[in-house]
Amino acid sequence: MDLAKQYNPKEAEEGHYQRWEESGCFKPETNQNPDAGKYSIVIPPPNVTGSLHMGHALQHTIMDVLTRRKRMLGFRTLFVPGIDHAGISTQKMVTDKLWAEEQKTPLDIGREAFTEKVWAWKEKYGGTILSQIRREGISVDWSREHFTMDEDLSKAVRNVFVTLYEEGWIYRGARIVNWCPNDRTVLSDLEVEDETKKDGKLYYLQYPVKGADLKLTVATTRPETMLGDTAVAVNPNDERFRDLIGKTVDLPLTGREIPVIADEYVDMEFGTGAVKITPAHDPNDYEMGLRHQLEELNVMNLDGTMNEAAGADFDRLDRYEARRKVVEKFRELGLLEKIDDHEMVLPVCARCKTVIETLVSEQWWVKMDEMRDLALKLKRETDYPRFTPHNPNTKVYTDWLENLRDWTISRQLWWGHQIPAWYDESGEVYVARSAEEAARKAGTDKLTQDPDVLDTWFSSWLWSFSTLGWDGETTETEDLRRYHPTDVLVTARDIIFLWVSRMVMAALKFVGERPFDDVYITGTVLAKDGQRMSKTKKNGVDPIEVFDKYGVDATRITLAGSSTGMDFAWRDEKVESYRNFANKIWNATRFCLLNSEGARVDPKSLSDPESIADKWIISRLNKTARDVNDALEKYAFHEAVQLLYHFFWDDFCDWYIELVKDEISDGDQSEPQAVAGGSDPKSAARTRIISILEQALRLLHPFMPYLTEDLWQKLPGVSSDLHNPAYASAPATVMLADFPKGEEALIDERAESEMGLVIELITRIRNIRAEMRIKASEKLDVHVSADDSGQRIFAENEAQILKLARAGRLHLGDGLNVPKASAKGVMTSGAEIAVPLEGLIDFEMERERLSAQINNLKTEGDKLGKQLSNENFVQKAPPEKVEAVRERMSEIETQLKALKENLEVLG
RNA sequence: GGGCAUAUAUGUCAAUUGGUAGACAGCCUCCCUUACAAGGAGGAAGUUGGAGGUUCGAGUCCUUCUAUGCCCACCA
Repeated sequence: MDLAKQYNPKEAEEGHYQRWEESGCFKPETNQNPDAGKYSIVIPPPNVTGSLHMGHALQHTIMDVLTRRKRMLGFRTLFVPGIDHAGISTQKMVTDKLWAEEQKTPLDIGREAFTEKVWAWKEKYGGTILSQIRREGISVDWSREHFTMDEDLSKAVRNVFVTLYEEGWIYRGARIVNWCPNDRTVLSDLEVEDETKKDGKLYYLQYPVKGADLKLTVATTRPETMLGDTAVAVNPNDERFRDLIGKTVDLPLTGREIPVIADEYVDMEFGTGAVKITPAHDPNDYEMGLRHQLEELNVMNLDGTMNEAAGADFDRLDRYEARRKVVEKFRELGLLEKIDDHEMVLPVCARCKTVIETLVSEQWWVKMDEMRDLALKLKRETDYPRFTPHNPNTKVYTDWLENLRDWTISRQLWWGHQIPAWYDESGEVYVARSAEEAARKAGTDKLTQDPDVLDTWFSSWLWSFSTLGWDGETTETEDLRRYHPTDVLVTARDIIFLWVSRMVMAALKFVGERPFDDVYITGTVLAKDGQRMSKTKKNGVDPIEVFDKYGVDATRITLAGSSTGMDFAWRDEKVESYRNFANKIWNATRFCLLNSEGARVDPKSLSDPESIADKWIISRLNKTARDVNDALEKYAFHEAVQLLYHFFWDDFCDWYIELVKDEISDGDQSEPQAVAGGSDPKSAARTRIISILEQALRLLHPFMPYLTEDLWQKLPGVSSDLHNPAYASAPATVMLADFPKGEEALIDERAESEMGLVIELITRIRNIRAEMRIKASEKLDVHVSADDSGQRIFAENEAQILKLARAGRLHLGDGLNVPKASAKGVMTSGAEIAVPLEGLIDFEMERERLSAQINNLKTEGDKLGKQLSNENFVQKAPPEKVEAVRERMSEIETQLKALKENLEVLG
């Protein structure tokens, strides 16, 4: 089999995803073991309007790594995909499109026609993100794909609504709310963001005091709201205004008179110490209005213009127009005291960034008390959910729950789950699961359904169980029983409140169990400049472009390797280096395949090592496997990636392949005999290396699914025999191969330390060669003085040492007998190396080399010497630490002694 | 205004319960050695943001300062 010299990601990705999907590998049913443990994850449903960004790619990679590993370990694994209908975003997108194409508004075409258009849009474009997700290679079960507006999920939503209503947790009421004049809907507190406005103004307006030649000055950032003022408040402890409390002021421009009231809330230090009170348009004023029974005078329309209550001069004027006009009129009346610059923070709509208004409006609410208490109790008693990283997420979650307020769930939109509430002609409300049920309850079918829809999160908070078949009527399904609670939720920090905490509450309330065991919160992928990626800054990195340039596998392992829970800046160089890693894997496989005649993958060959090198690489393999598993169990993705990278590149490629190259290469000596079973030494060695490679591919597979599958399929002798027993009957694929756990019996510390000596010797000789500027073609004579065991080890590996150090001869003994013109080195063990360099040596260079080494060792020795001469250290530190320092100290002394002698010989 | 996080080699980031600071990229030297130049061999580079403290020992724990970032909050 011929492999190209270079790895080509596109070709390596070709076809595999389709094959996996078609052969059913993504479905849990592919697991034939009735006693298998389960592992399940539900994907955080991306918005149907969305397109893939790096945050998705990161989360999806993490989830897929976890899922693929567990699947290979033999768990019955379910990874559920789906998308969210994203009420506001989607409605806006279709509204814009409607205007662009037909110059019509939703109102022009009506609710039914509009929602039809949204569905049509969804069918056409909603698949964009799904196809992008496929490209990522994630092993989700597409046969269980869900959409939050699917009929069964909608049914779940209606049932939850009705249940909460009947239990008294859902109510309808007029309260102060956040209103987006652009989207023309109410927003929950979590959908409002802050935006700092540096050029804000603080206007000082004067209100004449009734029956006195006095003016009371109030400061405001929103002068237009004065049209809705129903009081002025001062602090009761404020001496300046004591006499005014209880008096009234003339509210300019309106002809109304409003009282001066006293309230502790007023900050005496800010502004003038007197505050205009607009209960209908400010949350604090609203509260104060309730305390003092003030009238709530609504002066605004829902589109951000003033209404007739604002007075004829202002009716239908845009709010900012009205602001200018109010200020102008105050100026004309001589009642405008001054305008100060005032940096301020404005609340804006999280979606469209329009400055929101607060106004009093009739909405549906959920009282969260019971569910919050359920969640908090679980947190207190069992520290659930367990967040990774623990800090600060745990505290953020708990603090938020403790201060939880009622949730506004109605939205003035057409796209979403219409609220299952109907009104009769007298305005009486009937909450029901269907129009028929409402009619029965009302005793009439002359009912009108509430036009509003529910907050998008009112469907996504059911996601962990609604996707498994729970719809409120059917509350027990095979999938629920098997896969709920899910194992881990992987998501970004910004939806801990919006989604994570609400999922906990919903699952506890409706299913009576946790929605997931662990929560892994990923860091944020920042742009190259360390800033947040954003469309306006145009500093975003498109995952699809990265896939195209470097391949999906390189991108995935880059993301996993960067995932420590901290935020991290995106660097193309990083992917590039993992692309190079992919190329390394490709070429290592290419090498093995070029020398694979007579060999076939056989895991049993790994329990049958021949040489120290074999024992060593098998030990390294098993240790790596063990540590990778440990790392992934604790969500230490970067650690797992580092382990695999170094095992594959350093241990396997740089050392093992080089060590056994001659043994397995086609050469003049022993041709592999074409006997079955590969019993001749060459075939055995080939079988061994290809089997080690095969194990490595399995370990890498969760991170680099395409490349590993592509190469695995090319190995001789792969079949479903290599699968985890749970998948014995499935078509051969590395994704069902048994994931190596690392066998303790094959971890051989002695082989590792012996091989360590060989590696050190080779490295020292190479070092001498490089520093003495000896040409690569120059064969060296190497003399080594070592103890008996050292001599034995070096003798056993003589061929490899000669080859890798490019030496002609290796002289082993217990002493050195070499000419003065030699370059020398001392190993950690004290073994000495000498390379005679008659005619090649530069004595000055050699002196410098030895002196540098002496200096380094001296510095370290001085440090340790100090430590050892410290009574306190020797007495108080753990004995093994003291012993370790002593050992190192004696190594240093031995080496120093030898190096100094060598230096003296040079004169 | 509160709360939290981060500051480590030129850059991006690691460092298990305190125990001689690591990786990748970049940089320097040499090498197109038939798996791979997207490579190989060797090398240089850090008072771990500043200042104190605890300890035999501090990147790691405590105090404080500085810088940056995130979250929460009603300051008109």
